[in-house]
Amino acid sequence: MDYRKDGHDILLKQADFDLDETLDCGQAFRWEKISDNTYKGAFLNKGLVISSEEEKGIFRLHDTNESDLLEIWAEYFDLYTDYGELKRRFSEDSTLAKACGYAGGIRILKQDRWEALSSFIISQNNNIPRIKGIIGRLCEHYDGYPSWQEMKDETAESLAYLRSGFRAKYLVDAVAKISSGEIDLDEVAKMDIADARKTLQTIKGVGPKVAECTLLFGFYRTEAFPMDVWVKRVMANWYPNGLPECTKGAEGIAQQYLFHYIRTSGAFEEI
DNA sequence: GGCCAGGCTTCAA
DNA sequence: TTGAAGCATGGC
Repeated sequence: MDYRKDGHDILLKQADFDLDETLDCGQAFRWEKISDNTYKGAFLNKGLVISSEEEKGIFRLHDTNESDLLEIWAEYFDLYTDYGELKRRFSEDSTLAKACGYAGGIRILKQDRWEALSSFIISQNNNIPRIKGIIGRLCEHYDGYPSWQEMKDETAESLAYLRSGFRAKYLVDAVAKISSGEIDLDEVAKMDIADARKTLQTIKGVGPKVAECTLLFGFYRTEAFPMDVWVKRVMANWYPNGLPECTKGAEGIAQQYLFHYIRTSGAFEEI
């Protein structure tokens, strides 16, 4: 970790990190771009404003301190993982080499379990701008992202202001199963991946895709591989025989490069 | 204005 | 086990 204090801020030197590519690539939904090079967001309701400086690879974490950097943000931004090494591994494969070259500053955000689960329940059959709108209304209502405990008394009707459609009843079911103890997210964290998948999918509105996203972004299970419409296109066009060996154990991270590549680079239109 | 969205449930066969 | 309709809402 290469950093220094600068007044109330911390200046961080970090390779393989781009704010747009990481904070606005559909893995988290409440980072707001407040200026050309600055985002405002939160993890577990600890807020952060982060900017990229003129000098490449330098980031300013506003109004924070060393212990929050090391204990919270370095974890959240997955700074203890060497993405350069990961990209070298992935680049044995020619398509992944292009994807990593296209947006090499993507990192996985190690998010809160409940926030990831509930956010991706909301995400289903939905587009990213509207997902952000729904989650924005939820956070505004609760003055921060609500815990499942805070949502215990919610019903589909009481959540109508979210305008989340049929997904509201799924959120209610997730809260019910967790607050009754039927599902314990701490236990899910300890399960092997197959049991974790099966357990999460007992929640109404949680199928394969939402379960994979929850495991990848909420539990940092990097072998989880979410397949949405875009990644299905990736697989159909580039990997009809399955993912290459070089992704083993980190399929979810590879998926994030591929997802961003096919969705925003124009590569899909060329197929 | 119609198509589609980081899908899932339900119900048929 | 697989296939297809239905789902709420709004972005583009």
